[in-house]
Amino acid sequence: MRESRADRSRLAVVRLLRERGTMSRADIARHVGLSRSTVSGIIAALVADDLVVELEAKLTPAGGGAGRPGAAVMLNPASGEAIGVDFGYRHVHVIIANVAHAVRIAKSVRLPVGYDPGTGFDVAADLVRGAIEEAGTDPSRILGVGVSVPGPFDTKRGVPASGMPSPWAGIPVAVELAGRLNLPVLADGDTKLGALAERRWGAARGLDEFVYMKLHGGVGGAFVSNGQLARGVNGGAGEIGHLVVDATGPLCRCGNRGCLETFVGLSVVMRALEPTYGDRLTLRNVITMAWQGDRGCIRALSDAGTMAGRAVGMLGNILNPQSVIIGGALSAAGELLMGPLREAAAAASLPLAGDAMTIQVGALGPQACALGAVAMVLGETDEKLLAAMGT
Amino acid sequence: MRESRADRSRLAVVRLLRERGTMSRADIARHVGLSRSTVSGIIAALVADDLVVELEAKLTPAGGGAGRPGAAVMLNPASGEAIGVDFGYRHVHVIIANVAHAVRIAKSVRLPVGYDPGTGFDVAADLVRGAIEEAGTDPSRILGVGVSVPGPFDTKRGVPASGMPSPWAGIPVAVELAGRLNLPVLADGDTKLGALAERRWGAARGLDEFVYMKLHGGVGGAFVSNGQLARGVNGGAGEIGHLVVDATGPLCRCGNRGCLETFVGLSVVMRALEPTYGDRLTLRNVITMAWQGDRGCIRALSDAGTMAGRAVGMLGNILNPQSVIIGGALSAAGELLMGPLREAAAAASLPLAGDAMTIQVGALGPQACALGAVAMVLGETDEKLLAAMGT
DNA sequence: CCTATTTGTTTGGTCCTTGACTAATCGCGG
DNA sequence: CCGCGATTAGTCAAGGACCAAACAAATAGG
Repeated sequence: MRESRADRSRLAVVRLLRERGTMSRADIARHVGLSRSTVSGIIAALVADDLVVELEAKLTPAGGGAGRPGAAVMLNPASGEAIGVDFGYRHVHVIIANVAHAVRIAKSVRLPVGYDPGTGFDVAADLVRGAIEEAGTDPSRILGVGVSVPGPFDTKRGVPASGMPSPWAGIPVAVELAGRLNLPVLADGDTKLGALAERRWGAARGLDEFVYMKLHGGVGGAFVSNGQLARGVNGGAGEIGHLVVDATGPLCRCGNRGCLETFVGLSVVMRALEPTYGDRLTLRNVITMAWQGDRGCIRALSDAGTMAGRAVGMLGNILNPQSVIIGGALSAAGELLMGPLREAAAAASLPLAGDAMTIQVGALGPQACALGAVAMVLGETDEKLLAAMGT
Repeated sequence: MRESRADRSRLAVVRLLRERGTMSRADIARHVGLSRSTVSGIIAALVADDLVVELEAKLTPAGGGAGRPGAAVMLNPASGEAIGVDFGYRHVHVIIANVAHAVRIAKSVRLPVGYDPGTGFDVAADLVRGAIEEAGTDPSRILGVGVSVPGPFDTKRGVPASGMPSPWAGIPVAVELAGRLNLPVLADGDTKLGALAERRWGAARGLDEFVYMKLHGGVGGAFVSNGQLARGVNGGAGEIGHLVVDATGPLCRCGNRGCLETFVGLSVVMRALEPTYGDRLTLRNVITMAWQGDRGCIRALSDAGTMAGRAVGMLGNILNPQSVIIGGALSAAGELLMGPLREAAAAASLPLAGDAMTIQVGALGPQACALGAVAMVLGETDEKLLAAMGT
């Protein structure tokens, strides 16, 4: 079971195929730095073990113009599946996807705001079991379960970070769920996973320099630099909710004034509208009313966008990303939010950074974090696929 | 001249030896992922070509306690040298160091503030020629010249970034100097190189998550995440001078209010003291007077520290680094600056980030950027060393 | 002194590359 | 339309790079 050079090569090929879908052998060779002949041999072995399938389709050669077309190969979708669980603001989302990154099942259950993690685990476990049954998946083919937890995540200790009041702080999420499901479980923060998902499936596909900003209950974020997700020393990298956008602004639960989170985020927007619109308001209502021309709702969303935009501008100056992706529930407001956001960001960023940066809504909507959890599992379990080889 | 597998392996070994100085063969094997036997063979070849020397010294084995001690090997210092040029606020610094990262010559010439880049190139070229002569170095053994340019650097186009008024903007620095010296020249921004130097020689040695902040004429910075220097898409990553620390603050040349640069930096500090102390003041004077108890000078430094500290706190929240290194001329003020800086940073950062972060003065002083330029050259020219092999 | 541990070297065999060859397509001119 | 060169994909054989395993050398700790 010691990993030989051949094992590492196979692993590199599998990983590449998972990340990029279908490729030709020559393409793979270029990307992993092996020769075409070696890759041919590896692919032949993987095909023999049903881990890889060769498609009818032909791929245009690399030179663009002339040349023999390559035969498309991809991971056999039947060789494994991964489950993503997203503990959201007031939902639990569950997704099953195969190694080809195709979503097979997506389920969701609504919970009361501020629900207890314990009940969350129970609900999630039921949901996962139901989804497995519905998908008809053999449990032995499930590579693992990924969990998305709201708020920052202490990567070193493997639990949601404490220090900020949160019902999740310090709870060993992976252990709890693994116990209920008897499956391997991985966990990480929602924003990191959202960024991962947007990079693999969504608006940041293939980007090596981008920022993901989640405008949800609170405000969080993550960023990819040099093609790698930044975690920082504690997993706190990218947590931008407490960037100060107005030093004279309202007090924040963190003890400072004018944090981004005191201006943006679902709870702030709703609370601003409550006096005039009552407390039966939902975000969906606010957005439709805004589109119908309601000045108050328009203003609430545009104010949030402006403040978020200032933060985006600052982040742009610091990180100089190619793109900023806005996710989370608030991003459903579309241009009502994004217009002011873009404007404020342009004003707050230097030309060097601002001109190079596009700002757009995430492409995955509410599924982002669950998809990211799946991507995390798939990213960590390529070895498992290979372990089943060479019987 | 195509790079074979063997070439790549040799390169990996040389690179590792350069970055880490002296190591045992077993150590090298662990770090580059080759077997001990292969490394032995590579080292033997390198020794035969005088690129590597074996020392008398023995290194304690990895396990700590028992075991045969390893034989220390290192790059042959005589196998190559690199030159670093730092175009500073009002100096040009030149350094020559060998592949073992040992500084052999350091020279410096003072120029008027805001000097013209053209004269800067002329002065630097003379200085470099003088240093080469003084060192008695055979020009064929010079691997290259690294240049540190003030302000952000557009990595993609290879010139100092425009957009901000600066005499350096858009000037093809490397080409200019290469023409005058007839040597290969590389260039990058001062802050990136300062960070590189502190990582290799200074206060951030070996750290994979840290921020470098240069408090000099203006304010700049850089950061390393996941062990890699962040550049962003245009090379603007880390440029923190225009982080907004007080939205109601004074107008900045960038068009915003309250940028860090309007509060911190040599010119701001000096201008604040000018009305009472006259315009003959130097930073050195201010610092000595402050140490002697002069309230005005103390306050000017502490104000700068406080504002810088707020920015450090915000950066800490966003990047969650292990360490923040303060460089640049102002850092010579020591605790007069750092005390208030640390205090403000602690207040502005979340516990998750703040508790994990140490803040300290850079260890390299005014040589930092020139050393970084040397490190850049050495980091890019390992291939050249090997090219001379196998005659 | 003896055991446990780690380094550096040797050796047979595995993995991978190089270089050649065939296969498949494009673009061109006829 | 066809044939032809140019270009790229995939495969095969020969040789080189690398590894695993075993061994000798050198130390620490009993």
